[in-house]
Amino acid sequence: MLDKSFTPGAAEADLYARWESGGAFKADVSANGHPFSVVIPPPNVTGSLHLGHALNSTLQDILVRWHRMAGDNVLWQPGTDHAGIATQMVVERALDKEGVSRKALGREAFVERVWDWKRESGGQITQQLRRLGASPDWSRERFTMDEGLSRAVREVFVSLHREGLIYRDRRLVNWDPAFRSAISDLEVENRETRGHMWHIRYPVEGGHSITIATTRPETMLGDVAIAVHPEDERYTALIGKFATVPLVGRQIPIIADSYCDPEKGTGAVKITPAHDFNDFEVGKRHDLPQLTMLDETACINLDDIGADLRDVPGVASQQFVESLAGQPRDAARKVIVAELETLDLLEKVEAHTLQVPHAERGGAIVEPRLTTQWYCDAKTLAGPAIASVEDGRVAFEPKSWENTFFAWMRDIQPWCISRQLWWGHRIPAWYTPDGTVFVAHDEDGALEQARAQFGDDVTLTQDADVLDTWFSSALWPFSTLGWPDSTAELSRYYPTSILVTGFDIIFFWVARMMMMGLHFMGDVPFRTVLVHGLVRDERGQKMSKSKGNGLDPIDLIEEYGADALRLTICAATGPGRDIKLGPKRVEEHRAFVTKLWNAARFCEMNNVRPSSSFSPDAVTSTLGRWILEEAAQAVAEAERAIAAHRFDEYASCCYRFVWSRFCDWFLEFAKPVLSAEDAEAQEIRDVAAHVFAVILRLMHPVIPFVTATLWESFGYSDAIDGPKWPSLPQKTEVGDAGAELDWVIRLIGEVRAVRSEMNVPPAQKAPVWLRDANAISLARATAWSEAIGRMARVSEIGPLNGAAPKASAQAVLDEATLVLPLEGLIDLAAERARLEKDCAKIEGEITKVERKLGNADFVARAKPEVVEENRERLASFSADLTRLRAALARITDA
RNA sequence: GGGCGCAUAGCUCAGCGGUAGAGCACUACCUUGACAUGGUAGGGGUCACAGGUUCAAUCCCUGUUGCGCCCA
Repeated sequence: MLDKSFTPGAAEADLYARWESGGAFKADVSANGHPFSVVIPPPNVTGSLHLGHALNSTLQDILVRWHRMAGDNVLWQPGTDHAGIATQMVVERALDKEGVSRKALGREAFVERVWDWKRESGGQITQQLRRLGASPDWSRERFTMDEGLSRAVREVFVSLHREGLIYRDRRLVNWDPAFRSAISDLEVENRETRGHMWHIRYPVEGGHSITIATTRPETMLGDVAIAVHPEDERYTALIGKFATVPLVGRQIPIIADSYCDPEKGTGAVKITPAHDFNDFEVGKRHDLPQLTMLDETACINLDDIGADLRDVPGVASQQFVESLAGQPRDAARKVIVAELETLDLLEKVEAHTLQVPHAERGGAIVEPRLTTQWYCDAKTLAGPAIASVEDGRVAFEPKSWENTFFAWMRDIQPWCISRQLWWGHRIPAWYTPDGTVFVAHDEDGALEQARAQFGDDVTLTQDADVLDTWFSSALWPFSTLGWPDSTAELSRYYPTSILVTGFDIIFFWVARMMMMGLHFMGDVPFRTVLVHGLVRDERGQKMSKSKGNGLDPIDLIEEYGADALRLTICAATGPGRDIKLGPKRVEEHRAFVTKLWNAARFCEMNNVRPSSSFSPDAVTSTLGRWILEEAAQAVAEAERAIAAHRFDEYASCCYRFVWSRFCDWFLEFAKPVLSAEDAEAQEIRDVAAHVFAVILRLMHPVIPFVTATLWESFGYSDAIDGPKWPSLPQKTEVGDAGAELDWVIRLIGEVRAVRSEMNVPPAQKAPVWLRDANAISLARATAWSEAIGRMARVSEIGPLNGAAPKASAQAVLDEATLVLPLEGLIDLAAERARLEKDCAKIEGEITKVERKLGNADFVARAKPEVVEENRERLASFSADLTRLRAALARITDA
């Protein structure tokens, strides 16, 4: 016996444990079936589940469970990535608490600590995904630092290096001075910041001066030129002359470069190639030196500039600049500005809003820094990836994301892949003491190369850096399948079927997987990229820790159940649209789970049981055939919706069928039948059991827990998640079942509406007489009189014999007029008003249709079926109006 | 500055060249034998604005306004 209500907590834990241990999610590479494979976008190993993951995973799980039920050979590949910076941060922070520094511990011991941490607390998110009900093949779980995946990384690095697609280069990178590492352009977040524009006067030879405007006065220590626009007449005379850098005393040229914007600031800018990306380019065009004046922690460093410091009275002081050594950039700025002011070289300071680059992780202000790093030739790799989208081998959904992808890919910059961290894949490059580099799979390989060149006593040191985490993630769709070995998994599951992801990682990840997949596998990594939106709070605000509006999916699961959360997400997911989510939403959808539960209880207490001998094709009852037909339509719609990735439509078609058809009408109609013990009752019980099974299977992909619980409780013979998506019953002679039930439903609706509008107390039953009804209607009324009586509070239904009682309410149903004698219960004036309102409404419709049909152009040029449809509507409205007017006349006569 | 998206009932969203929908909220009534996490009925929309195309525009096109996002 089912409990009074569903308690998700206990059911979820128990079911999930059984699913997992029973191997329900396991992929069988040798099994039959069309392959359907999905790799999870690997979450960060330090992460915990947020609603974005919940959305992403729910969508994948719906697809994956549906394909399993459809009999496909499904692999959902789970795992996590090693998140170089984030993980190193977490462990370093823990070490800090112990008072141990990373440096003191040493590299090897530190990495050991990270592994310890990973074993103990990493991958919390994989447990949380289980709470959500996600069904990947956990037995194949991978981690980007696994031996296998690390081998893939080395293989790719060595190959690309050999092909000249990985190389070392000295250029500006985005440098995180807190982590002392290069970071990706994509990990830089430009934040609008209120700052200042300092106008600084630089003396120019011949007693002139030029005033530049800068937002970063401290970088003047590295100035190597002043640039003006070639057509800026204010400065034409100064071009080619030399200016003196205040404080420093360096003589720098005034150059012309169209990069300068005459409208901005003073139109003259200082050029500091080692500290600004634009200046770097200007410097290259004009062959200027690159002077670094900040160290790896963004403190003043004089190594490059110490030698040419000069004293210039009233302008520059060697001693002053030397006093800055070791000062943090912001402190140095204050001192420098103060000094300029003292020297009267600071012309003015304006408030100015600017974009300041911050590290996405950690939040430090990013410093452009001149270093030697490893780069990947993304431009070359991007070509085939772009082509694969152009020719449709990869499809983005919604399609508009292709533009974003193209825009970025066509302007892709060299990808800096080295990171100055300890946690990650160490770069397989070794150096001789003189700096010659050898790239190989391992040290022996490098040594072999080195010996060939330098002789036997050469010593090698491995590159200290590790690779960008995304470098290994880029290999995920094939490294997880065993590459570089040629495995059965690769040939069966690559390319994967679909990648489900948020748009925020199209650049980070999707693009890179495509580049690597095409290069190493010779084929795209996935056929479809399904891009979903962001989860926002109820008011549409982005969820964030700082705003405190974040919701923890685990809390929602505990309060409402995983099914309720999943259903909420599913119902809210239109194509590519952000979804707004709050506890109220989840509560709404829990109501559906409850409704389903209660329908099950009702079936159970009416002896609805699975029957092995039941065949839907043999059903003869109208009610049975009707609900089977409705079920078939619902299944077909749901299938279409899931196949088209219309999760919202999938949910709404389930809702409609379960709630508005099965519960509201089928079960209600079935009530009297079920209490009997005859053959018809048995058929309806069997139909109910069958249709309920269809419902459970139909919705299993989205609400797996409650459906599986009910499935077991009813004792259906095979497994709910077996390869058996509900098949459509053979299109039998539905006959008039649809029309008949439709008529009964409309009749009940009319009677209910009239009674409600006339304020007839529900307890007061009344007869319904059919005026002008044809034989079919009368037969239907007789056949369904019990249900009509119960559901519409009707005491008796039949043809109208003789004249209707004066005090009657009336309504029109097709050819018939329903007459409800309500002596003493209704106010005739109110009934007249009601009928008049109905008339007016129909007259309005008639006017519109008549106007349309009266338009010669319409009749001549509109599609014939549209014209015909309007003629039919006119006829139908006119007939209804005639009957309504007659009804009105009858009660007005008196 | 460049690009993209959105604007439909009080709210959240479907829809779509011909008849505007759902859920929630609201109002009234109902403890009818699965369910008050429920049932029944009802009110509520110049489909942002202005032009254009068309026999016909909420839908297609152009522009405007407002909101959001991405890139520089």
